[in-house]
Amino acid sequence: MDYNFSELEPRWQNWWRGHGVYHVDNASSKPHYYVLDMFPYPSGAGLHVGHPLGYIASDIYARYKRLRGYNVLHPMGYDAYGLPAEQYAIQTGQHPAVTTEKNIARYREQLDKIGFSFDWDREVRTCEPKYYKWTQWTFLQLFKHYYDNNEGKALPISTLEARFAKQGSEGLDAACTEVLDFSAEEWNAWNEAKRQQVLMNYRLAYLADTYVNWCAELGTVLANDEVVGGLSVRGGYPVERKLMRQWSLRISAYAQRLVDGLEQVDWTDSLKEIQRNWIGRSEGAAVWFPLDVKSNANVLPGAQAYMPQFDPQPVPSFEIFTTRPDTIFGVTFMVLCPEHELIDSIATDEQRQQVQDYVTWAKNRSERERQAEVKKVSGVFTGAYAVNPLTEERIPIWVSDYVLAGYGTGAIMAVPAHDSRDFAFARHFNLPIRQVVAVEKDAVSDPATWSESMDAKTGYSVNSGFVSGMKVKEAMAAVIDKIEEMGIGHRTVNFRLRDAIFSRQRYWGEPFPIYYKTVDGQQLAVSIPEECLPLELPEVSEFKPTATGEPPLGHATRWAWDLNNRCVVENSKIDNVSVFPLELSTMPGFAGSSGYYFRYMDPHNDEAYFSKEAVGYWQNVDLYVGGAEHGTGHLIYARFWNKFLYDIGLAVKEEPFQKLINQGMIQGRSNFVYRSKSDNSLFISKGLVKDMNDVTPIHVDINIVDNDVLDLERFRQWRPEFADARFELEDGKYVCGWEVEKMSKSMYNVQNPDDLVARYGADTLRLYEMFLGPVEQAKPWDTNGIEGVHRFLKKFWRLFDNLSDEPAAKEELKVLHQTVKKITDDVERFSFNTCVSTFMICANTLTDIKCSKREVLEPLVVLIAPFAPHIAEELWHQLGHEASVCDAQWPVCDERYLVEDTVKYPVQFNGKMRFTVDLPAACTQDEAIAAIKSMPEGQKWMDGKEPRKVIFVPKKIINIVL
RNA sequence: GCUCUGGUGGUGGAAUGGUAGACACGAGGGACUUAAAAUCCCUUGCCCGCAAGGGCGUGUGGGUUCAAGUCCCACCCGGAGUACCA
Repeated sequence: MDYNFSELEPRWQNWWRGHGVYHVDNASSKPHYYVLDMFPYPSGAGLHVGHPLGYIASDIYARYKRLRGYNVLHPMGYDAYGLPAEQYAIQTGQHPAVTTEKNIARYREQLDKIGFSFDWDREVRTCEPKYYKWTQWTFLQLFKHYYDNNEGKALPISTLEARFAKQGSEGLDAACTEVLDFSAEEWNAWNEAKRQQVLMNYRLAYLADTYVNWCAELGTVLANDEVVGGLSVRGGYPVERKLMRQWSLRISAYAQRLVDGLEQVDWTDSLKEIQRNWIGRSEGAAVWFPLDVKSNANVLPGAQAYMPQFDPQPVPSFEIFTTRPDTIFGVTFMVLCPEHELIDSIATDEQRQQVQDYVTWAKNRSERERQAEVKKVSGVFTGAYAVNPLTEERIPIWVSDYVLAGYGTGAIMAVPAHDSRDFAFARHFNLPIRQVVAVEKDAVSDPATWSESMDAKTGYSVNSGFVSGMKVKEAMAAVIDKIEEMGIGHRTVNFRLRDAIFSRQRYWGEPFPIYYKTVDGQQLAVSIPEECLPLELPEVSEFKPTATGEPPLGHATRWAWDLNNRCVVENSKIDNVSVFPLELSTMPGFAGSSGYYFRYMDPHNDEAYFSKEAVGYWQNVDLYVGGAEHGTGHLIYARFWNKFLYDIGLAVKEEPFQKLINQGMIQGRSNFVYRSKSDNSLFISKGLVKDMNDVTPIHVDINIVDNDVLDLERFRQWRPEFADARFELEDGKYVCGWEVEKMSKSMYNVQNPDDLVARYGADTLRLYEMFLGPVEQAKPWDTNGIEGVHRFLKKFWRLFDNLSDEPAAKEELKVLHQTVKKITDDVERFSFNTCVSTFMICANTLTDIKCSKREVLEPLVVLIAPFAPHIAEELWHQLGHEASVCDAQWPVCDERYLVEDTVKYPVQFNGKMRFTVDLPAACTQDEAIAAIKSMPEGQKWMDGKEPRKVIFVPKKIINIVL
């Protein structure tokens, strides 16, 4: 009987479905294992062969773990909210829900054909109310908590209120937008509006005026990881900085824990590094620089607030952050960012106009312009001076946009000799440069002769007062000690990680469970009761922003909260007494995807996000498979989300994803035809093209090319303009050129898995995707090799033709057990490509020795089941089993069968391999040397000499040094 | 620029300090067949040689080692991330 994959694959898929083979229970006496694939966004284009790569790898591992006796959770669902469906809605009027539903159906159809072991009973979709109820719920918890730095965790806002009523802000160390200082009396005297405003300063989900990445084309703000090089990741539209009132998540409160947590997880170093860079922890010092009062007479009165510590003799001053406190003796100017609040008050009359012009110019510059012109130095002198607190020198204060408002304090001490940016600035404006660090204590040179600054954190301090002669590290510590002693600064840590902007001016996302109440002339954000969740997304007439520039939810006519009836009502009922307007923004894409792995544990729970029992059993994700492109987005947000849920007692593990494997990107392999430039209908086969300048390479659909040979007929039919194509052939064939490029429609190199499943079957596709190379490595997709894998399956199938129940010979069992050992080892280290090779070697050997013994073949069926589940299930049943092969037992390698009587030793002379010799396994070094000496080849290479040294590694190698 | 990766036949890749190129694809030759498909067998890193045999070979140059694709140092090239983060 032939291997009829197109018949047996759908048959077993149905059987699995009918028998609930992939249904997973939370209660089990078995050990648990959670395998997760990154949440897919169901795009309209469907799956191409790159998408299932990770799913196949995780499926193999999940099935393997199951065979080893684990209860394996392996779910799948959809990150269904997102921009593409909404953009499509704006263009066509088609409701995003409809598009999304259609795309999901297509995805599911494609996934089903590949034979994954997903438990579809646990499917979640972020756009479904029963799912986003818990996204909204988590948002409310964030809204109702603050981060206490002393406790190192999130605490309820009510704790904070109680504290304020009792002792004000005294002794509070909490993550906040702005450090506030008030007493209990003040707090108790404030009205509700003021108190709420203060509380907002501490909430983990908070509303604030922040500079955001505004994308006019998309009509929404974007998070930092959604912008690359000043352009939106989705669509590539320009992004500008804009001050807007937005919801943000105080992820920065968790920055240190996000760095620390990386130590506990089993991720690749490169991914951990991406996260560390993104979080950007740097140690240094915060130092207050007093203003030179004499030269800044106009700032005196109001400026005291900048330096409360200087009481009782207030000196106006401003705070800077530096990672190089040791270089403080080399400061020759100060720089403020254009947004700095001090600028207005310190600019002198002579400089005022210039400064204002510069600030205006800088603020209006788009983010893209600014980034594109990084090398271009710009700035202006304020006319004001600061005083170096250690040298009491007068230092000019400049404004420049190379200092960023969002990092540190938006002000720096410039040390041009030891910072490349300060160096460029100093050179451009002719400011002095002073060397304060040298490689050796006396290696001082004139900075005027330098071509670049000396940024290295090594060497010795020079020209630096009391730290001169110290090593850089010592000098850093000494300067900080001094500054702390003087009370003008302190050791501190800064993070690059910014709070995540959480509002999107879009329709297709989770609504915020927030309404706005006007109290004492102020709009206060108030949460709707948790029991009223989910707050469902309303219908709108249009998906575009409103005429007044409000987000699409502004079109909703029924989008107001009725406080008394606890429900959504018509906007016309808004009276600001008991009916209030609801928030018009929606949540971003990462809202729904940050905690989805929890929901899979308990997907139908309406009482809780997930039950204590469920999370107690599954704990966290043991293995997470997905792309490294989520390193700065999803993987940070999810870790933050998880840590917060841990703090409030829901999650039981601090880190959500214990082990993570990045699947490499599958690149496309494009094919080209070469059209003659002199004859527009003539196409020249690749080998006949003499000069590439005479021809135009044209992308040709890889589906009409086989092994780089063009199907001429299908090419003529492909597009009307090629109908009359003529060809110059080599050996009667048209050979195409090829190149590795991104897989994309426009390059006609997209390979869709359905075609391959139809042609070769799902098992072949699964094996081939693995055979291509290491999972984590990027590689081009090339269908050319798929035949070999398909041939292997046919060969494997044929082994069962003359199945025999006779006991297997020792040699046959050896083949089996070698295979068991190698496959087990390789699966454990996720080396699936070598597994496929091992199966091939095994099938080749068994075919050669004509082995068709049940004793050998039956365990092989189990071994291959994770890789090629359909053929395995079929053969398993042919072998007489009634239950699924999924619940078989993983074979165990019996080392007894692997014991060799003789070993083929490679013999090296001076480290060069010359010949091999068969020796008994128990052979000693002396016996081996004697044997070699007795061989003609041995004598030839010994050349009459005695070995000076012999390295004898039992069962490995013999090396004779002459 | 910085950080992380990777560099092995015509191609994808294998080799956890111990015979470099497993396993496949492709290519060439052959068997079976009226023919095709399917299947099977042989050859296939490069150079010298009829052969036996030998030399050279894992981006480049050094080093450690009895032994290096693998470890160390420097450099070159490709890919990814990030980008005025003080």
